[in-house]
Amino acid sequence: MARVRIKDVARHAGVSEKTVSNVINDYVHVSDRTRRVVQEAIDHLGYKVNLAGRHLRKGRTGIIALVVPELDVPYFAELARHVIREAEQRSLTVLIHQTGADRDHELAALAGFGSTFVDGVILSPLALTADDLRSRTDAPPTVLLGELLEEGADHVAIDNEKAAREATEHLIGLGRRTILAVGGRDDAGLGTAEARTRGYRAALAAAGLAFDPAALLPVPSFRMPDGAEAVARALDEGARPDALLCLNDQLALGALRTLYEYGMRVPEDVAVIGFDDVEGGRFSTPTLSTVAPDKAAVARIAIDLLRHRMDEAATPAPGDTSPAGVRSPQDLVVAHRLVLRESTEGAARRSRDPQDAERHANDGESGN
Amino acid sequence: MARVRIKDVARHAGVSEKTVSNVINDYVHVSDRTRRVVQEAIDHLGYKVNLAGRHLRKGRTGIIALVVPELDVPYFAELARHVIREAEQRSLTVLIHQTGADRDHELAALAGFGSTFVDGVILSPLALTADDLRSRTDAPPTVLLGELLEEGADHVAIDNEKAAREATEHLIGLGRRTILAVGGRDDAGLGTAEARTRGYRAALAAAGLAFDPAALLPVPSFRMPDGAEAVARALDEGARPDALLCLNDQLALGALRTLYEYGMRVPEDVAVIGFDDVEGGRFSTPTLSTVAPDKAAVARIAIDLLRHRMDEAATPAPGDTSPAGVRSPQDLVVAHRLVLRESTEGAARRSRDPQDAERHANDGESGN
DNA sequence: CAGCCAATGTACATCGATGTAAAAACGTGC
DNA sequence: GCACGTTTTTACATCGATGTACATTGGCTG
Repeated sequence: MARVRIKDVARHAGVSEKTVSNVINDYVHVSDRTRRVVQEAIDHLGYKVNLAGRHLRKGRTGIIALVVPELDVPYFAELARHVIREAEQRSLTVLIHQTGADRDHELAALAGFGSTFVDGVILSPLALTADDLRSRTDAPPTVLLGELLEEGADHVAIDNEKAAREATEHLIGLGRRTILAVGGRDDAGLGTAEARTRGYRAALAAAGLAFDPAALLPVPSFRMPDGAEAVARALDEGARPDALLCLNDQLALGALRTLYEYGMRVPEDVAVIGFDDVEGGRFSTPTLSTVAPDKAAVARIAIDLLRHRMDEAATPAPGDTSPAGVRSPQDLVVAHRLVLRESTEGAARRSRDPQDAERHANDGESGN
Repeated sequence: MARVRIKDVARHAGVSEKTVSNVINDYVHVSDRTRRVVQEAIDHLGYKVNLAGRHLRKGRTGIIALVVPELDVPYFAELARHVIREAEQRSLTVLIHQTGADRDHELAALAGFGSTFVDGVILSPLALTADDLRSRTDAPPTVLLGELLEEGADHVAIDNEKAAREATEHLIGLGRRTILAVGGRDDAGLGTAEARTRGYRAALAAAGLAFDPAALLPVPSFRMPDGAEAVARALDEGARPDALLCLNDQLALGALRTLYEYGMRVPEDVAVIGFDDVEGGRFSTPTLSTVAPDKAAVARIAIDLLRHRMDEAATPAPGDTSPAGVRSPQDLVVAHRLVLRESTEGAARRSRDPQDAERHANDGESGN
């Protein structure tokens, strides 16, 4: 039961502790015979590396933190899956933290959890301010996702403004004229919602459509209930939209439900489009058109950026205090594409896929 | 930039390293004046505890692992949220790991990730066998969720057999007679699916309905696409069910989509019920009846069980080798309840909620 | 076979925090 | 003012793995 240490393995194999360490770490200059003997001792005794010792010595843990507002928001869960996968390929372990959109939690994450056991942080901030970010000191290497708070940190996201503009133009192209932005908000500021709102307004302006501030439906959070409630409230107040630009798929799925309850057909009466391309939108009724970010790319790039910073941090700059060799903050844009499904295209377009068409013909037949 | 150590703080404050340590750890016998001086030095230098050192000395990390098959399965994401919350209240940090239902990954998790940096593991196994579990040696304290693989480990779950039986009885109570079990499988074995299948069969038997092996629709995984495909295949092969017992909500949501595409009305033609009560089922069209486990309770109990084991492990039993004082494996059952929504009850029942009723009347009017 | 280089292996110090044991400081009662 | 019991503080060893610097071995050249 007593824990097996390198010392025990060394004794058992009749070699020094360092040699055991060399075997474990795949050091080149170890003869095959020695390696074999040591390996047998390791297997025999059931030795496992003690991370505490290694960490203390190496100053690295191999653990990075992924910090998201809520794990049960599918977008973040799907993103987490990709991040974990990418990290694993680089022998990094991912510690997931959820902040509940709480500023204190996010600050703690920025500071490396008040201690020193994550080598880096991938943070999807919601409540942080640019000042928070700027005033952080000796924080671990950090990559921001989604919101670009300020220029001081590496950042990965899609071009939210352009994406929102394209989505809105798609709705306009369908002949829609009264388009509500669910989750939209005052477009000053650097957040994702603000950027998407800007794109929405840009598309309206380009099409010569008037912008009505009341068309922005603010929401407390980006989840289904909020989307459902916001749209219900707007309809109750007399709004008669012919399209909804929902700033994420959860809001859109909630909105679909409300439209159904109000007896409004999608997309005939109201076209709906979202952001994120979560799985739920591929199986909803109707299926949901959406802006699909390349999540795998977001994950991959975030990890790469982080690794670069981690390497920088590990190599004490030759000039010491001089910031030479430190790369300036990167701001990378990931591709997105419009995925058009029933909630804007209707059932007709689905005939592209023969199987779907067949099913749908069937559906049309008996679809009350 | 150089890291601040206790030594630096001690020098700055003019005391010994141990005194600084005492201050940090709220040791009682430190004079107020000393404490103040040390605290000032800490603040001044921006000292942060180095977990590596502490971990090495104390042998504990304060980190527990939550190991799930897939994070982007909403049930696990929602569960993770609760676990993280509960753990936080006990000053534990949660490391989430996803196994992709891969046996090797699950084994690695059981072994504490081949190293020693998690104090405990909460594992939701899918691919492990009882043998795997039995043969583990010096693994960290472990609590199993969902599947009871064998008696050797602590375990938390709902009474899956009973829950499935109740859900099936509900369907039978609606007058349904041809009930397919989506995700159902041969009911030998200890897995969740097996237990639910047993409950399904028990309910059929109790109602005097014949069991048709073809009514079990196996699925490769418990996700929406699998539910959609399994049901489509069954329908294509001529099955004409009047109800579906889906072994989780994801399968059910996928099934809803297929039924829609085949023009079958829910619940008029086919009633559908799932398990898990995920958010998506509260906003689907129709909304989804489901077996709702008390997820918060699962999380709370799992953490409590784990903490107990961790404490046991920390206190070297007085008798040393004797297993005295070690609690026998716990097998706890968490409450569940049937949540009935449109997919079995139809719209009528929803009239309990006036607002919903109104909306639905409206809906009936123009619902194509 | 001396001499040299490269390959291999070892002893020891070190990373940072904390437990142990004991010394120093302090206070109290006589 | 002294002995004694607390409280407060300190020096030092220790947790486990690994980097450094050096010792040893073996092979090969001339």
